[in-house]
Amino acid sequence: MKKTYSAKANEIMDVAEAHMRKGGFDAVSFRDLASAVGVKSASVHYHFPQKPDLGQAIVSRYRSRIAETLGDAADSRASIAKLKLLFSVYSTALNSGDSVCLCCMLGAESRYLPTDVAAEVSLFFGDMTDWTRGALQADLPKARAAALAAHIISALQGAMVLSVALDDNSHLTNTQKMLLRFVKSELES
Amino acid sequence: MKKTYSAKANEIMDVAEAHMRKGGFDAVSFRDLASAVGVKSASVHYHFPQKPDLGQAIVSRYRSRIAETLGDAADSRASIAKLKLLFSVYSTALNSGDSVCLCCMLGAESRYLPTDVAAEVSLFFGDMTDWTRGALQADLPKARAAALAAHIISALQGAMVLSVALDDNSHLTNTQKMLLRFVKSELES
DNA sequence: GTCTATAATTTGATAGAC
DNA sequence: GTCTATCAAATTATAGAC
Repeated sequence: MKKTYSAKANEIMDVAEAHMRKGGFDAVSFRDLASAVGVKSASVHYHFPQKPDLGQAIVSRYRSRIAETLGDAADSRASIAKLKLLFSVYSTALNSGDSVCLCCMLGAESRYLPTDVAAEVSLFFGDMTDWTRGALQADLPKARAAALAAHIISALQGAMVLSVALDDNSHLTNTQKMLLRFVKSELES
Repeated sequence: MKKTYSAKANEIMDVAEAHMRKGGFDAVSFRDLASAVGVKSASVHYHFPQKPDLGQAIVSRYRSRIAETLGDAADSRASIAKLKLLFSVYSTALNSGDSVCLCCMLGAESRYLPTDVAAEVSLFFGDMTDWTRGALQADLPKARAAALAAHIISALQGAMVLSVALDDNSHLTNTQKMLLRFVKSELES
């Protein structure tokens, strides 16, 4: 199921992903990508015939990468440890990319996105809420875990927006602290 | 301080704002705006010489409108009542616009925005966190109110992203429920 | 305030040679 | 896989008439 790409294709996706996170889907152009990786725009079209192909590939790869980092939500680790792993994924993304989550950017402009790309973004959020629900499910009723999971993902995404917009990453750490506090109190009740 | 605009200028801003919320800054073009309000693109340039002028005007007007709706955070209403008023602003925005908050969209692409526009977006988030802090300050230590306020705004923004990306507005209501629960527990402690 | 006309640039995409 | 060359369309913006 996990598609593989040539070295050059991956290189193109790297540049495109970084750019898309900062400016959205329309912010990347075939010409800019081409010159960034040292080829001509026609060559980029060879790897990704249409722009939606490129967009979908990037989001799909993004999903796989994060799924790999998170691992199985149903394993034996403690709920709080899993939550902290989730937090670290977001912190790393923000600190290393100086921009919001790829799917936060694309999710916001979902309405004007090619349908395949929007669908893949939707899958991403499904991944994240599912994983988080799985991480909490050992300690909470199923419905409660699901509601809490969706809230956690929402809050993390929003905190990245404020961090970028205000150029102050402490907004992400602040929200993580608040969420941890809230989750702990929920687990006790 | 609050700038006023001609009827036509406001009409242009209405269309541009709706469009920008769904697709970002680059998603609006002078030609599209022009035809939507029944003039030619040169006329749009008459009202807003450069595109950043238009962007800044829209965000500034957005800020005033919300400030007016929220009113004074330091008045005599109860903290929880104020919080619910804040929630209703977000619910209305999502339900009536079928898109994220204007400044969520623009905040995410902050890095690639004209500086005046990015600055105005930054002011918006300042407005929101300040107001919310003010609403909580009667019942909480100042530092605690500030941290909680920033978290609330973050979570609401993120919940709008999930609502749009998953085409399911219950994500916003869910997060509002969670926040209310959390705030109440904080007020009691 | 609005128009016509136009300049200068950028965009996604394709045909066909190597 | 990459190139040259090119197209059709869209973009921001301006000059100048009415």
